[in-house]
Amino acid sequence: MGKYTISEVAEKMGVSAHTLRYYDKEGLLPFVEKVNGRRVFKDEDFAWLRVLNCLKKTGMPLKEIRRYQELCAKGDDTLEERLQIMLNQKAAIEEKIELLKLNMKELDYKIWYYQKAIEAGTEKIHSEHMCNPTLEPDEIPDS
Amino acid sequence: MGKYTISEVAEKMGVSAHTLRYYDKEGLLPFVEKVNGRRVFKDEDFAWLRVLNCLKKTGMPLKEIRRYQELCAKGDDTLEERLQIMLNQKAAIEEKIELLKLNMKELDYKIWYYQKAIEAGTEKIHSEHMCNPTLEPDEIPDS
DNA sequence: ACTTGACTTAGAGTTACCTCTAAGTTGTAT
DNA sequence: ATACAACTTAGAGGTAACTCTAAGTCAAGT
Repeated sequence: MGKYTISEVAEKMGVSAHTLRYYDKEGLLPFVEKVNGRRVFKDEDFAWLRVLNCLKKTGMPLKEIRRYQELCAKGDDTLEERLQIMLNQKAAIEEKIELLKLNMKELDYKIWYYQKAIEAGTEKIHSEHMCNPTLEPDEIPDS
Repeated sequence: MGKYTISEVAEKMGVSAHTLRYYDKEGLLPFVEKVNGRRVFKDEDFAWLRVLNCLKKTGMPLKEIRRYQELCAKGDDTLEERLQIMLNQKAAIEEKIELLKLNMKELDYKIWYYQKAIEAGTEKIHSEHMCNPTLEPDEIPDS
């Protein structure tokens, strides 16, 4: 069973050692042992680090992650509560994805808008009175 | 052509008036006129507010949104640059969605894990030596 | 023995994005 | 005329999540 220093873990998880110490201070890594004052990470700790990463990446605040960690530590009595947290998080992700897809549409419109404008050499092509391509610049009404 | 106070706009856009003033201070709303020192929003301002919202919702920092706004103000010379910003943002969103979907899988596993554990009444069902369902509690090796 | 480099701590600083406060002004309703 | 709500400003305060600093400890290599 391997042992790892903080910076080995940091590299593996793609965060800084500073950040891991910060997580530890915030109570997110209560299982980490210390030898001569130094943190020693074990193979089985990576499972939790992966969960931590997953919750963080999906936007859960560190405080809630800590609360989840505390529930895990309490054992079987908290199974339902933990399931609920995961179900909520899944719902939150689904909502996020929907929102991103919706905003993507707006972006796609903008991309089309700029592509057309670049073709025409000017953004004015999109203003109301320019929609008629037969209209020459000097024929465009002032307002 | 309608005119709107800051709090009308705030409600319509789902942000606080405080926040709109902050955006103005940060240079994100350079077009807003003032009458007697008070901001007056016009119908056409909502188009930009929608774009602002879209970029913000998809994670663009306010500074970059401001930069984009400045490019818009400069006119046709910046069309290519603005197209590029939109293309980059689209790519960023796509990456975000992929990442969320990936993390969703981890979450789905956890949901399954807790559902099984709740069925069994204990999380121990998932530990290695419990994978054999014919094994009775008193037959489980100690370590 | 000494240097090197990774580790430790408490705590200060940073960035992004608000969020609020205080003191004052203005427009509208009664 | 007066009250009242909504607006204004500059600037302070807040929160999340780092990020860094200073001063020190420890273990391994030469």
